[in-house]
Amino acid sequence: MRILKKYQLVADNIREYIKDNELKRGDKLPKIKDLVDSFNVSKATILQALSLLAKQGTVYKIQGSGIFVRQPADLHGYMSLLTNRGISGIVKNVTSDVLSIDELDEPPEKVKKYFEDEELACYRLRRLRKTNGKPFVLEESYFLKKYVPFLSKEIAQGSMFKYISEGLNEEIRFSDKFMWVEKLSENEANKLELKPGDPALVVNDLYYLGNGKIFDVSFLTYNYQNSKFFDQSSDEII
Amino acid sequence: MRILKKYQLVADNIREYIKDNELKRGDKLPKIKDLVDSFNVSKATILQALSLLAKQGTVYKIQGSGIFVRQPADLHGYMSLLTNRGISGIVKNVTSDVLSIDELDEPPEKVKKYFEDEELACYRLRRLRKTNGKPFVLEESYFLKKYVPFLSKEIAQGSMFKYISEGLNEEIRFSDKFMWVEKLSENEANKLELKPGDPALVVNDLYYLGNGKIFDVSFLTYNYQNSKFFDQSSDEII
DNA sequence: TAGTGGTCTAGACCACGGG
DNA sequence: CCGTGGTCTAGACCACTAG
Repeated sequence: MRILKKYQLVADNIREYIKDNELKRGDKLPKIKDLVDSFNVSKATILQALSLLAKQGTVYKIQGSGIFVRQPADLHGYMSLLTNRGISGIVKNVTSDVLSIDELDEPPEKVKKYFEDEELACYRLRRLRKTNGKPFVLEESYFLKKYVPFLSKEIAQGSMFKYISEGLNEEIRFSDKFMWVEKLSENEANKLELKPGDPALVVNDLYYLGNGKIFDVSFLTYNYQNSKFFDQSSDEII
Repeated sequence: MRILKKYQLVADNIREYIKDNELKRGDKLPKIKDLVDSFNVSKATILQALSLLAKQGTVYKIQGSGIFVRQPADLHGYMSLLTNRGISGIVKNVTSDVLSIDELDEPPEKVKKYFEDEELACYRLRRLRKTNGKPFVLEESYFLKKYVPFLSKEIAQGSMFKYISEGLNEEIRFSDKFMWVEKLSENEANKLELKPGDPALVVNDLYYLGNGKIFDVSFLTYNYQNSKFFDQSSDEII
């Protein structure tokens, strides 16, 4: 278990404070000076904690006025595009049908171009993920063997993110997402229990490790009937 | 013209440095100590600049190792979900057909629920936006008159974001986005020059001002044939 | 014009990566 | 072990909001 930094502890405590006092969007938090005094830390540490909370969409600050709760609007049923924790943390009762696990000497071009000049041997994992028994995403993932040296059907039935971070002790640091909308092929439609030509959101994810290398390229084809997404932008962005 | 903070200047300079030296993804930047010396600022200022660049997906840091370029992958034709600057800054040759401008005493329920207990009088603006003459998004926007007191066809033909930030001198601070995929209605399909039942990505945007209030609720229906999106997550997110 | 957040400094010490 | 980034402090001064 990693030990938390002071500013992470402060951030957690502020989150608790919001929950305990049932603060809603627009409600005011104590001023920085008070936070400094009550947590017995320096102003910079409080600012770091608040900055973290702002990035996560929890609070916003108005200079000269105060710090306010940025209540996430009603997010029921929406999947966050912000988090890098996979789907399991957001959607309930996720199960996975493992369609295939293949070992490839090198991935197809659409994936290879991202791995650059690495050792290219990889796993290809195809899954159909369901929530409450209803298929909601068809998944095709490529994992570099260099970083994911072992993969089995049993592992793939669970959360790959948990496996990677806990089982392999690799840290997923950030991701690039490319998204577009297309019509389902017959094969895809069958798996998702939809009709060919029905709409689908396709998300092409590139996942980066702590060393800055891409280790996982995935293509997710979502069932349009039970997939909604949200994205909270914070300020200071460009 | 707003004067830039020191850390913003440093961030701009580092961005320049990357460009001038043609640094690619994975290339190393000078170490913090060197940046401190060459910019003649304190370490905290450098960190603030780097943190800004990290949020924007430009660099990433590895403790104990260095600071590296996080080259945005090939983003040609992709629209960022990160920025709050509207579409004009990303897509080229944007023109807008203004379909209608209506003044409403109060917006429909799907919008009203976000405005809460404000003065509800608002403009409803419907536009068809085109790039190089090809329709790519159908837009329905609601602006609270309290913050956007005047709107004309001439204004609506240009960038609403420019009008709001420059003409009205209001600052757009952050946004919530809700996204889903659906089939086009006949009316929508006609406007987008597609067929009824064709796929569409719908984005419901809530835009917040510097005072934390929602002033604009928009529904954007994208033409699936010429709309691709990307989203770069930075680390430290949840 | 008082109050609150924002920027910036100088420096101490910690924690991780890689030879 | 050395070099690098990460955390944290104490305090000065700036900039914006709101009554």
